[in-house]
Amino acid sequence: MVSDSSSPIEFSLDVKSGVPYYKQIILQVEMAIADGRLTKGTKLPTVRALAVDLSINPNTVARAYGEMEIRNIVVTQQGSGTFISDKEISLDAVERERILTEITRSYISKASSYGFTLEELIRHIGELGCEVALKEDT
Amino acid sequence: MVSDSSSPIEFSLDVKSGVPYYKQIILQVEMAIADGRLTKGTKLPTVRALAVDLSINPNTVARAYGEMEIRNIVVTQQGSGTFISDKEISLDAVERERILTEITRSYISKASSYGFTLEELIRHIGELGCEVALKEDT
DNA sequence: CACATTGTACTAGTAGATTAGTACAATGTC
DNA sequence: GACATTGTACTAATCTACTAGTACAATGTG
Repeated sequence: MVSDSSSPIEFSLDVKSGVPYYKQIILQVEMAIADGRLTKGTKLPTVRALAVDLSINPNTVARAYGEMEIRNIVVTQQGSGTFISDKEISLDAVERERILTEITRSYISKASSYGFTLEELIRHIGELGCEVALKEDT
Repeated sequence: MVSDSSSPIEFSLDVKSGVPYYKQIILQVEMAIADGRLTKGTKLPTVRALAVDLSINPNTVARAYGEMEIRNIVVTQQGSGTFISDKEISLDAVERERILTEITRSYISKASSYGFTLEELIRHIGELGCEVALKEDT
């Protein structure tokens, strides 16, 4: 049974970037959600289909999908496929706070090692936030 | 010839943290600078002395010192030792801006993937910033 | 139930990061 | 100049992240 074989979005991999394939997949899904190209309930390509399309191993795609499911970005169901999560991120308040503290502390630590001040950080977040474009990750 | 064997600050390693030893050393120096325990020109423990103190290999300490020298946090001189840098971080304005943009964009990207808002980020930085006590010696 | 389609589990190979072992080079002190 | 003290260079062992190979399990469809 051949359903719609066209992917909801175009995936691509930058081999030379040094960024792991599975992270690149996650990032592209996140960006597509952020700018509206992917909406709630949309079905992602199957593990095998995307693996063939990108010429990588199915497990690598599965890993990307798996991590996104942990973050409640997608929902997976055997036999059906992987879909953009219907519900909003459902982290409870405690877990949410813990994660935010963790990544923020990491950010401040790195920034301070370069000698940046708090004022600079907050100013920059304000400026970059206006772009809303979520481009890179490390 | 035994000079003053007391270290300017106390170093310690968390073996279970998963954070590389050399990074822990760097972080502890950065924190000490941030809260004033280490000041410009202060001599750090010698590579060997700190290695013995922490029961690790001298090269691991050397790597920490080496990375800090690249960031202009410290200055090393063979025969003399390693000292907290006299001069301020000497990144030119352009490079400085580029680095701040890079790490900030990465932070916003990661945070947004968890659904955090800009307001939450800025609020958190304000709160955590007080703990970390960033250096404000502009 | 039969079979295709979907995600998953398990293992192994590869590459890079981290740390240690050992020896060397540069500098300071007398 | 002799010698101790300092950082450094080079190699190897070890560990972990990442990816692939292969086979399996769960679900949907007729």
